[in-house]
Amino acid sequence: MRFSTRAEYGLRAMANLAQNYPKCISVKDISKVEGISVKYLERLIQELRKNNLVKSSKGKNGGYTLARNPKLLKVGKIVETLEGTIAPMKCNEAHCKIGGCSSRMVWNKLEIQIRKTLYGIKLSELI
Amino acid sequence: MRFSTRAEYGLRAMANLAQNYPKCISVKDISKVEGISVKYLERLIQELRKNNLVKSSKGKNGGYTLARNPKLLKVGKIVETLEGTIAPMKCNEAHCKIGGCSSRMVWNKLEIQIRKTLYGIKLSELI
DNA sequence: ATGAATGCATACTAATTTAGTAGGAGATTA
DNA sequence: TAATCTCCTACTAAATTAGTATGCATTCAT
Repeated sequence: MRFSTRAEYGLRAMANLAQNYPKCISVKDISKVEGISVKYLERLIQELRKNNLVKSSKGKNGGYTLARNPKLLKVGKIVETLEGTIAPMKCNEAHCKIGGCSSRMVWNKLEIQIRKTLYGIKLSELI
Repeated sequence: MRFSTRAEYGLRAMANLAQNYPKCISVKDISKVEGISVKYLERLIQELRKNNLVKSSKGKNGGYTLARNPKLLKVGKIVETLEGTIAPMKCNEAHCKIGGCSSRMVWNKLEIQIRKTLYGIKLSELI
């Protein structure tokens, strides 16, 4: 397996918010529907907020909503935010840097394809 | 990051064998050139052998060589052998099975693209 | 005002996976 | 027969991922 549950949980949460857009939904509600630990999901959504993918409203009856229309949000951006990077391999050895790395071309090609695929899917397509 | 060093080391080792094809090369020699722990690489190559990607010859002056011409070996097969699977996400929760998984489509699309990309590269292209 | 519900922040722990080590039996060649 | 390999299994260390715990700050409804 390659991507962790961070991307999976995050995508599901975002799809949930997309369905309710532009209504405000609490983490508690999302975690109940999606079957994800509240506290864990809370942290993931924080990261999405800090990257301006969702907006929050505090206090009672507070919660989250998408920062913009789900048609304008790309799955690639969500995955990249939660996983940190989208590159399939971190080639940072000296060996690679000096060009002696035969596998580099593979990971480069692959990263381009992964980006193209994930950024080609809108969040709105998940509902 | 998504793929582990297993795929990386394995690919580099295979590229090395491709360069020397059809000569027999020892693990020790490969690990020296590629800067990989002998014992770790040994185990990776064992997996490649059990999947008929390389052939071994035992004893002194023994070593490994590709099971067939590098033009006939696909990078995808090597990666899949070492990483166990090429799927970007393991969706085995009940949640997903009953079709309630909004993210499933993403991982399906992505897996298809990854396969297409990696199986579209021949080992011979790495040298 | 006050209490309940919610976001926000940080630190800690548990579980899993990845990477690497150790030791040795068996095969082959010079 | 000694050196050099593959082959096999078990163990350990390091890193990452997943999840928990605790509590403050903010907001709404009453």
